[in-house]
Order: sequence, then structure tokens, then C-alpha cells
Amino acid sequence: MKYRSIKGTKDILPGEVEAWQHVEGSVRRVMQRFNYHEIRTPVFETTALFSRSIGELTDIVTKEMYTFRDRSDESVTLKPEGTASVLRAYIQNNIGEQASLTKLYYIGPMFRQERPQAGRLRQFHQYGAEALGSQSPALDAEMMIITLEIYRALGITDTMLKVNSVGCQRCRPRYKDLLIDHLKKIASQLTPDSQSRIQNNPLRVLDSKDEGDQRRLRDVPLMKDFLCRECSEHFVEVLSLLDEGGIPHQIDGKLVRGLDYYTKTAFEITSSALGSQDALAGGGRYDLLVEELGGKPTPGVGFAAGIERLIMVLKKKELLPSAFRGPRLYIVSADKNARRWTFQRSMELRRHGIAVEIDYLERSVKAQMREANRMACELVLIVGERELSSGSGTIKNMTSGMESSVALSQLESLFT
RNA sequence: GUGGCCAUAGUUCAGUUGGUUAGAACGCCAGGUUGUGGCCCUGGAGGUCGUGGGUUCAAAUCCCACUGGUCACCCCA
Repeated sequence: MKYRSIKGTKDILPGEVEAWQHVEGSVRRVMQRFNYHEIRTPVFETTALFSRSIGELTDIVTKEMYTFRDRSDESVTLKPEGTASVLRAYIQNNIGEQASLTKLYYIGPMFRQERPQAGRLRQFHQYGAEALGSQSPALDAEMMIITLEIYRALGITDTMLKVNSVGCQRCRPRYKDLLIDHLKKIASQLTPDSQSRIQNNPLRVLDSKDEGDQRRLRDVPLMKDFLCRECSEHFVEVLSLLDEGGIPHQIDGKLVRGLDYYTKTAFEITSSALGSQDALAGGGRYDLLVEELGGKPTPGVGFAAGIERLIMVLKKKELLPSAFRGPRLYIVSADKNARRWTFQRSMELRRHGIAVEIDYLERSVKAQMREANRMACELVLIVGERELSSGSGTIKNMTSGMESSVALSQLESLFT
């Protein structure tokens, strides 16, 4: 084969798209209920936007971005996540000046140049939301609830919500020192990966998947126990909002997200129906990020969720609707004359909003019938010399097999 | 970036210890009524056996390389 899709990219074919429409529909309905407004940003941005917001030392920035120079030698990057673009648009368009609180959501493709595997592609799709302008713990809780609400609307109720607080500029540095001290003591027993992280990203040592590491990390100090007063109060409030709302969740003191911009709340939702890549969604608060990107100091909180992974779960749980709908009417042409008539008549019917299909391959009546059956048409009308001269024909119901006669000029009335 | 597994018709796969024109099922096309589908029957089209080397009298089958897919690690959606 001469041309193939790029590694890690996929065609979403008919038969599969229905699942996507199903998911997107639920996302839009739920977002609307919570009064979030859709925003669509470009698929690519200036590279610096991402390296600055996501963090220079993160995996995404150091080894996963699709970055290239365009013809005017500007470094551009296909967006690896949604938040940075949304915030850039928020700042650039002075959206914060028009209202004190802004609630936005998006659905779109993201790009990360990683080795593909189950649940991971180079072009994948996310939906997500951002609430800018308030420090209220209510919004932190709302993000988690929206995420779960979308899953509930789709029939998924057995996800796992993990919550943590990663502190702020005031309390995190103090904790980091403490953590590094502790890690240094046990460094020799940790995996090389973890050892090298002690210096440049100590927090990430915590979520090492290595069992040996985890055993040695059992009594490591956790951020949530060293929060400043403000962060602590915020965290407690988020948790009690979840409790009062009856939202099942688990506090995970070792939960660290792969993006540097989080402050206070961080959360993640996983599904046991997935393989090794089991995170369905993740999010958190980022109170410093808008300012970091050149906007006025504005607190924010958001989340992002993967569509491919969600569809994997829906498939596994057989929660996808099998509603394949064929055209309502198939007009079979018995001869060449009829074919011309059929073409024109089908156009009129379509103009009236009726889904009609006809034959384009000059096939036999039998073959046309088979085709109508294959595409699950509701009704079939056969038109030939007889029908054209008499002005009436027989309509066959393809599920019951019953036939009845209709005037060719009255076909519309069959569908009222 | 590292590693495991895989690579035969449109699809899912079979292919005996290397040995004659590479098979099945489903799908597709046509016929079994002279203008009627689904079920059934018959026939047909469709394959450089991923690509390139090598071993051999002989390779889909053995060896090497490459490419692609897939799963896992790292990390994440």
C-alpha cells in the first residue's frame, strides 16, 4: 500500500462515528446543563505557549510534542492538551473583562508523539472544561461532578475518582524539600528512573508504578499533610462538598499529575475496564496559570477527558446504541425510462425531508431489492412501465413484507 | 526511546516434517421467475503469501534486515 495514515492516527469510519456522535452529544448536553459554553481554538499554537504552561521539564514538553518550524521559521506545535489554548484565547480576547466568571468547554483533537499502544494514540481526542475567575471549592467539585455526570449519562457508573491537593507556591516548596530529604535517604533502593527524578521532579517519584518503589514509599511524607492553612481549608471544603453530594471518591496522597501548572486540587478518574492506560479523565486547579501566560491574575480550574478511552469502555460494557437507520424509502427502477423518473422523484422527496435511496449501478430489480434490504430501508417502491402509465405502484414494507398500492404523486403522504 | 508478539483473499483465519494450479468461512457479484429482498442452492471474481536479501534442486513454510501492526515499559487522555 502506497499511502497509510500516520502512525498512531486512525480513521473513524462509518459504523464507528455513531459512537462518537453519541459521546459528543452527551458531552454537549451535560455541559449545557452546567452552563458551560463551547470554545474552539486552533489545532496549533506557538510552541512557547505549551512549554511555558505545561512545564519545561514535563514529559509532554521534553519528548512528546509535535513541534516543527513553518515556512517563516516560526516554531509551532500541534496542541498536546486543551487548557493552554483555551487560556490563551481567554486572555487574547479579553473574555475575563466581560464577566467575572467564565465557564468554557471544548471537544477536539490533541497530538502527542508517543509510541502508540492500547488507549494511546498520536492523535487522540479530548473534551474538557475550564472555569476561570473563581477560587471557590465549589468549582473544583463541579469539575469532578461534570466528568462523572457525563459518564452517568452514558451508562458508566463504576469509575474511580481519586482526589489530592498539590498545594500552592507557599506550601509546596517547603514540602518539596522535606520530600527530597526523605527520598535521598532511600534513593539507593529506588529504580534508576525514580532516582533521577529526585532532583528535577521529586513529586513524580510518588506515582512510580514500580511495586518495589511503592513499598519503599509507604511512609513518605505526603503533600496533603503539609498544606498551608488556605490550601488545607480549600481541600477540606472540596472533600466535604463531594461527601455531601454523595460522590464516591478516594483521597490519594500520591496522586501527581503530569502537568506542572496545578495548584491545590488535582484529581483523576480511572476505569477498570481499560488496560494499562486506565485514566479516563484528569484535572485540577491552576490559580497561577493565567497570570503566567500574561493575563491578569485569575484563578481557574478544569479537567480533560479522553474520548477514545471512553469509547473503549462503552464498547466493553456494550453501552453503545446499535441504532443503524437506513433510508426510509428505496425506489427500484425496472427499466431505463423509470430510472430517469426515479431520479427526479427521489430529488423531490429528499427536498421534502425524506431519506430516499435509488440505484446508480443499473442493476437488476432483484439486486436493487437486495440492496434495499441490506441498507435496512423501511419501504420499497418498484417503478417500471406499468407504474408510469397507470400512475400508481406497489409499496412494500420490508419488515412485514406486506404490499399496498399508492399513487406515485402521493408518495409524500406515506411519511407524514 | 526500549522490549515481547504478529504480518496469507475485502474481513477473520487454515496451510501438515520446505515439495505440483495457496484453501475455508463470512462479505462481494451473478444465476436458481418472465420486474421483488431476507433463508436455501449453484457458479464467479478476488491473493506480488508485508518488502528486500539469503539458504535450497525446491520457501507462505528456514535465516537475516527493513517496514507496518499490536501489546507492555516510560508517561499519560
